[in-house]
Amino acid sequence: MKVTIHDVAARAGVSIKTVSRVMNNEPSVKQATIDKVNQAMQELHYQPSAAARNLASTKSYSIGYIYDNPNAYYVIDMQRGLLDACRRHGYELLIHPTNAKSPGIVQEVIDLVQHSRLAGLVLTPPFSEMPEIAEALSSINVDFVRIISGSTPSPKQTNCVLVDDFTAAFKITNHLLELGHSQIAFLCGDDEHSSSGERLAGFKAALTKRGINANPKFIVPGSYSFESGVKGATQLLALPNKPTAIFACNDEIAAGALFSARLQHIEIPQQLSIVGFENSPFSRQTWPPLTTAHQPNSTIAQSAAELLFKHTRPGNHSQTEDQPVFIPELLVRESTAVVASE
Amino acid sequence: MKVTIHDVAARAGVSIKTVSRVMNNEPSVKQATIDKVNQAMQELHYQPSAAARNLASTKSYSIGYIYDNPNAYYVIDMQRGLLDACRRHGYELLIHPTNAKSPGIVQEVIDLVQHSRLAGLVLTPPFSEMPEIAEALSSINVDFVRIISGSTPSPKQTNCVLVDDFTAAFKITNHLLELGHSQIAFLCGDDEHSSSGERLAGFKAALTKRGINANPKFIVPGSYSFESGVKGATQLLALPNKPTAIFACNDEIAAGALFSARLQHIEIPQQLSIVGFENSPFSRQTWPPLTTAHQPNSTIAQSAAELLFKHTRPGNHSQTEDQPVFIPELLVRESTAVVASE
DNA sequence: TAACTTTATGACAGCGCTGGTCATTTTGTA
DNA sequence: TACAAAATGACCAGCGCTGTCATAAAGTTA
Repeated sequence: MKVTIHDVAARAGVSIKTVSRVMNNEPSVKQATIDKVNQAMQELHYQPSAAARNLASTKSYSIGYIYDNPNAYYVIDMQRGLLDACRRHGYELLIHPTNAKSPGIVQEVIDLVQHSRLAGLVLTPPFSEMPEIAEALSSINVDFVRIISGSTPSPKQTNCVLVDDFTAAFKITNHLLELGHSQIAFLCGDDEHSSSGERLAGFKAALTKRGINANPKFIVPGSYSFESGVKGATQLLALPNKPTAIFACNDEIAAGALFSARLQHIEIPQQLSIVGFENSPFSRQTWPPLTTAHQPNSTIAQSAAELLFKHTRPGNHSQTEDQPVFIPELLVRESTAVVASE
Repeated sequence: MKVTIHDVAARAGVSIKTVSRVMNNEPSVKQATIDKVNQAMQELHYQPSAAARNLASTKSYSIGYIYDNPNAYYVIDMQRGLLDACRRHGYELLIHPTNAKSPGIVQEVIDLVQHSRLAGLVLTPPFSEMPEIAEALSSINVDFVRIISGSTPSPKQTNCVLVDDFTAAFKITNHLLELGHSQIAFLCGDDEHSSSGERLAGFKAALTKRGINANPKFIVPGSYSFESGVKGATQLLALPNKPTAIFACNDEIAAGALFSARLQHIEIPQQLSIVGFENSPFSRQTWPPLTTAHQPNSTIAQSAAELLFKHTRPGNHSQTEDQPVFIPELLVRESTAVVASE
């Protein structure tokens, strides 16, 4: 019923020791043998027992994902990606929702790692942007991978997966520019999230490239929430010279903006184009559906986990700076249109 | 650094087996010995190794949560509740997102349980409403707890946590009735989800009690989505004699209804009252915020986990039918008001 | 108080795997 | 063909705990 290392060994016609060698990428195993073993593992649906491995080995076979993100869709997507990667590599995933702002958070993370003997940690915002967490983890010698907003791999930070918000925002803005818009406003997300800053920078860069000066009144601070979108848009639409397009820093803000516009009987997209960011379910639950940037969160998470395994695994110290960069893709739906000729 | 059962045994002056007995509440241990051991455990900050226990024991110290629910907020809330309960009882939680409609789903669940040696499973809709899953689990003798919609504990189903949608819907409808509404429409969720049926039944019961016949045209089939709400409300508001209030089967539908109403320049709540169900973040991300029923998902999840532990743990076979029932509570916000006098 | 039952405790094997040490076989190379 | 190097296996201990069974302590009865 339950398939163990012995079953695999028997099936592949090798000793359990060799199966173990294959599983752990140990040197001195012929490729042919590796293949045989892998095939046997597949045929038997073998999954090594994490319990036994954790117990027997000095290494650990579980990774942790700590999060504190109000966006449930994001978290679920991340989990799914991590889970997939873990399954493939025979790791366990420990999820740990917590409060990033709690005073004892650093100690809490350390306790978690030590008590659960974690091989490593995957960090998303806000944790990935908290230097004290990174320091604490480094000091106790625990591997971790951070998913952060950024465009250029930095050689000293090899443990990052980058999401290129800058370039994505640049592209979105270009989409708007190509539709003839020049009066484009930007609704910011939370200051603390670097993603908001990156997106704003991409936005500005696109404008600048076309020789357009960003109107300071068109850049509205805010936070990643529906309410913020309502407020920001209301403010913008009260301006004597309104923008013809609004770039909202995420879909929730965009939904809020959409809402505000409709309240004022402004037709979307005929009189005003609105774009979001993230391709969250929100962006489909508005009318019209939002043009947005698709962030492949599940894939990003997988990539982060793989990176972590690579660090953790003894064999694979390939020293090459593999720092994946993901660029969210423009997804044109019905909330954007050619600028209205006045 | 790491304290094991041997350290505790040495400290308490007993054998490791006795320590094990104390940990597992096994009978035949003198109270004096129990105290000694407990004290030693405390002094040493002893934490048993889940890995070793899982490996050595026929019982397991992990439970699983399988889900396939498009509502990420629901899933996250559930996870949090389960996690809390697990932490308190020294269990691990294994999360397993999957596709309920996949043809091999039963086998997949069985594989999961057998391979990960789970002590039990927590099932939420749709899994909790799939008889084939329950049968398969029973046949391989695995404990599980189902969270289902229902109001009356049934003596033959001891492994259920009930969410009393009927009563909650009854109360919501009463709220509307007390505001003077009599022309109330109902937007259904998916047929397959029993929650939709239960809520509709509660709705009808409340009307009947007031001597009101539910207008068949006011009961609109649909699904748990924004789009469905838009469609249903649009249809209702085109009727010659419109309803003065709409009971949407969940917040998403309600948000859709709200949206549709606003498109038609109908003032909420002055001209039309709308209620949702669930108290999801959606209900706060509309304007006006929705009157809804609050479902304490985290608490429900905890309760389900506790029930599972009770079943699993050898000592506690209290045979009493402890079948928790949760009644979502009415949460009045700004989307409902006294019926307009015509 | 002996004989016996019940209760409390310990000795020991083993869960599935890793890590080490050697011995042995297979392969590649001079 | 001889020899070094690479590939594999056999075997053992042990990770921290539980299950089984044997044994010791305590309680009961006549």
